[in-house]
Amino acid sequence: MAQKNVSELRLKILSALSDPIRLELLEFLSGGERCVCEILPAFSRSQSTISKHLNILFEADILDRRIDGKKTLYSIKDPQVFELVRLVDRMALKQISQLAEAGRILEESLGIGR
Amino acid sequence: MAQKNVSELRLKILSALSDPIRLELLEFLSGGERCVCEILPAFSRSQSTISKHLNILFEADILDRRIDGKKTLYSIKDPQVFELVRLVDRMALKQISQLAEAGRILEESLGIGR
DNA sequence: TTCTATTATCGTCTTATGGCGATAAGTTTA
DNA sequence: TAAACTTATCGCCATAAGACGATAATAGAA
Repeated sequence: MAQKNVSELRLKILSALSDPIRLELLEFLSGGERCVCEILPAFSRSQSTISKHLNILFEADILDRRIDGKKTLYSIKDPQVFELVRLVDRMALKQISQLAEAGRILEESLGIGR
Repeated sequence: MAQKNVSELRLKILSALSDPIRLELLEFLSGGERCVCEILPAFSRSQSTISKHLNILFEADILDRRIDGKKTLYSIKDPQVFELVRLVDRMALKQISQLAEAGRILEESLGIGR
């Protein structure tokens, strides 16, 4: 409805993922479908805050949502999101190892004895 | 220095990518190393704005930077970033086709003659 | 129906982000 | 050295985003 082209959706997905709490929510839901009442105690944020974050992930089509009685159940809609996160992690790890390598070389150039 | 663990770097990378101009900058630089003076005319933003965006991508270790005379040349440091963007695009396309499919079914249920 | 449980939404506040013009800093040219 | 170029940074403003408590909405229990 609101969004149409790939660029907008792409941006919406990436924006949804650029928040630490929402990344944690994904990890939490990797264990399977959970109701909000199960999610809440795992996060040190207010109910309204968590609800909003869940909705952002839902709007980005990353999460699915269904209502069962008085509970709302959230689950991963597109598991490809984990490939994405893993790919980002690989990039991050590469950066860390490069830093470590640079440190090793610097150390060496300063002499092994310190 | 400032950042240490994977979570922080991961977030920094994703945040860097959650902006339309920065995504365009990546596409632009996919053609190879470019100086800021070449980048500027391709974007309808002020020089200070572009400079800031380039720096955000640099800080996220996505871009490389080198100075040559009075010019600063930017280039893609980690080409894996394109795999990432392509993966997001695939997710976005999936969403679009699902929407189209839903529309088709709805149309059908309303009768072909309209 | 009334009470409780669960979750979404509203209003508000604070902070972060993006945008710009002006200025600074560094480099080459004159 | 002065002038011109190129790019980064600063200060400021407007808007977006995140957080929270309060309230609304809905479903099941009493």
